[in-house]
Amino acid sequence: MIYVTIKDIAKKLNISIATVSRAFNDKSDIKMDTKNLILKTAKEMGYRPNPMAKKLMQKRSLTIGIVVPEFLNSFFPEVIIGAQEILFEKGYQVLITQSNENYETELKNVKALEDSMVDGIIISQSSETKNSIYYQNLINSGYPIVFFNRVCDEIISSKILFNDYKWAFFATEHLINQGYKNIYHLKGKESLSLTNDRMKGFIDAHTKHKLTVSKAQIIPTGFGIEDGKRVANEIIDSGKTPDAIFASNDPSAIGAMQAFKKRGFKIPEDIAFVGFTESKMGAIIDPPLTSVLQPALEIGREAAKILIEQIENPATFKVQTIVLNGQLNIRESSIKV
Amino acid sequence: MIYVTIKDIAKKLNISIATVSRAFNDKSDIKMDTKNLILKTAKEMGYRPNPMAKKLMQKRSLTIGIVVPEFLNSFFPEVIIGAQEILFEKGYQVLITQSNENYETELKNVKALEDSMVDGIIISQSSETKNSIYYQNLINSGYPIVFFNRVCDEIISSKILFNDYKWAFFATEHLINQGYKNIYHLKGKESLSLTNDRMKGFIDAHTKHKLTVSKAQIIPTGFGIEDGKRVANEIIDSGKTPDAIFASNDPSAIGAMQAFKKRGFKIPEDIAFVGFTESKMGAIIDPPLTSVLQPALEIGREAAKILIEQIENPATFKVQTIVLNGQLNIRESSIKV
DNA sequence: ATAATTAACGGTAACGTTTTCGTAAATAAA
DNA sequence: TTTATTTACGAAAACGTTACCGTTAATTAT
Repeated sequence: MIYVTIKDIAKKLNISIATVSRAFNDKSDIKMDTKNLILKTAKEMGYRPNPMAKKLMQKRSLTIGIVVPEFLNSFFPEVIIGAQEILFEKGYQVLITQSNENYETELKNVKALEDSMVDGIIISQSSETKNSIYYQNLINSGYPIVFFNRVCDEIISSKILFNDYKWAFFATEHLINQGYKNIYHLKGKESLSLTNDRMKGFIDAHTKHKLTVSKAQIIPTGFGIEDGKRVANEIIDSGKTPDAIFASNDPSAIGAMQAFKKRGFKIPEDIAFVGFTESKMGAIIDPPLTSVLQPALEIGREAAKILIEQIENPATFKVQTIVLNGQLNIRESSIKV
Repeated sequence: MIYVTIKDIAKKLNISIATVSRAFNDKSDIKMDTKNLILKTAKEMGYRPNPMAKKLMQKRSLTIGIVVPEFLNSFFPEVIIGAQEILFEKGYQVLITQSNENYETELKNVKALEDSMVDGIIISQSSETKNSIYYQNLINSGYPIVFFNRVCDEIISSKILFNDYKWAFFATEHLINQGYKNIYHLKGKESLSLTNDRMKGFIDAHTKHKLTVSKAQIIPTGFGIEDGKRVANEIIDSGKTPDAIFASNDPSAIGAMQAFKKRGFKIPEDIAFVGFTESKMGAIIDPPLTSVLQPALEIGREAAKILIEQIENPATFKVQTIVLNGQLNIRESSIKV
């Protein structure tokens, strides 16, 4: 492949490369006529600016990195689509990496992104993340990072959050309002703040309605379908089954539903379910699963916007946290018959 | 942020930048001692090679682009994971774009990837793609491209394929073997060769078992859940319902299942279902959906391998087509009771 | 008319690498 | 010993841009 460069254009038009460069960067000190002529001949010659040369000069990669725990469920892909929408518009490229819910992989990804000299990073941490020192150092050294959804409280940085507490509260309250009294909570991975937020919402909804929550009602579970199945079977085996379950996400809720169905329980007659972070699977399972819808696209867009803001105004930029609103999609799995 | 360059290292050690460069590219003409010294001090100084400078010099972006129609279902994300696995290992970065099943967006993405000077492209075409001239030109000009899964027959290029004909044949035969005689096929988008392949498999399985297929049995549907629902309702309204349906993919099968269930049909007693391209949703719906499992990870890996082969041996490389094997996951939705 | 300003462009040095070529010293061959 | 061949390095030219500093010509102000 043979590439046309600004030198070729300059030679052909008998002008300097500086002027050619000016034509493409709408600089002021160039005559309209010459500019048009340059653009026209450039097009004719099939010129395409070399992004690497540009990036080298400007000391910016015009690339941003995204790190997500997984992208097999549709939530993170949606966030990515939202972010790309904004970033492409602003001329940024996007490098997507996934940590596979593994802390070491996550860190490896971040370092690879650093090596690629990305101008900034958007990240949702893996559920295994324990240590935040590396991130804090990075942030302190001025690296633009926006966290979303899965964050550590200790880290001081921009964050796009969902009000997990509030929506867990609403979700639980919905079950209580439906008349369910003995509700279990399938809790997520400890290291994430959203886990505690959702649990706290669960507890406080009980408190508001003058119900007490015993320790046995809150069961550490995890985020996978298999986690839900396992815990559900444990619950059934224990002989003390609740009349409703509020899971910390859809997959664990679905896994639990499947286990209960298999063991002969009717949903929602024998036991009701509410999930979290609306998923396609939840809408399709029988009966359809009540769940909290998170504005995934919006989360991605906001993260991208804030990141760009920080990248382009490093001096004046102030760390900010944005909390987005959701919606409780009530379906058959939690409606008292 | 202040970056350490090879100049800084050279200055500190009182040697030339050429030697420093040699140390990092395991060239032969450098003494072991100096190499080790350079690597050691480089590490101490926190040196990180500037990828843009490297890319500019080598005239390679060390980046490859992936274009997929969507990534909300898990098939394409899995392919991407497989491809990334191989590509990262070889030092390539990956730019992921999605066409949203739109031909214009697809072409826009490809052009954007060209502008980014990606060293090659892995692509699965949108279902709207009609024209292949642009791709053929690109390929003829020597641009390394590997197509997978959704390809146009006319395009001459490397392809990673699934034997859609064969597995559609098997899937249909499975229904026939179960005793279903009046089977409908929900056909995908016309422009894709896999659509015809799957339809042909459907027809030939009938022929083998001395069954005739009338035109009415093959219904142009599309790939979405809504498409499946719509067509299912049309079928029910027509009053002539088949005893089994073979859909061209899982979402359309699931949509149809939901519609039939809603209208009071029992599955598989009243009507059986088989999908295509194994999905999480299919495994979770009630009853679980029989479907053809495509080796998504493997598809991604093979595509990456072939692309790298072409990039790194442009002279000797010969276009190749690889056909991968699948598996029919038989579940309740298609088992005759 | 002269001075001051602006408009429009050219020359050249960056940016941080790799690559090519040249050369002194060290080694091997004669 | 002399000559040929390595070995190990340095100098400088690329790669294709943008950025900076001039300079000339045209315009405006005095």
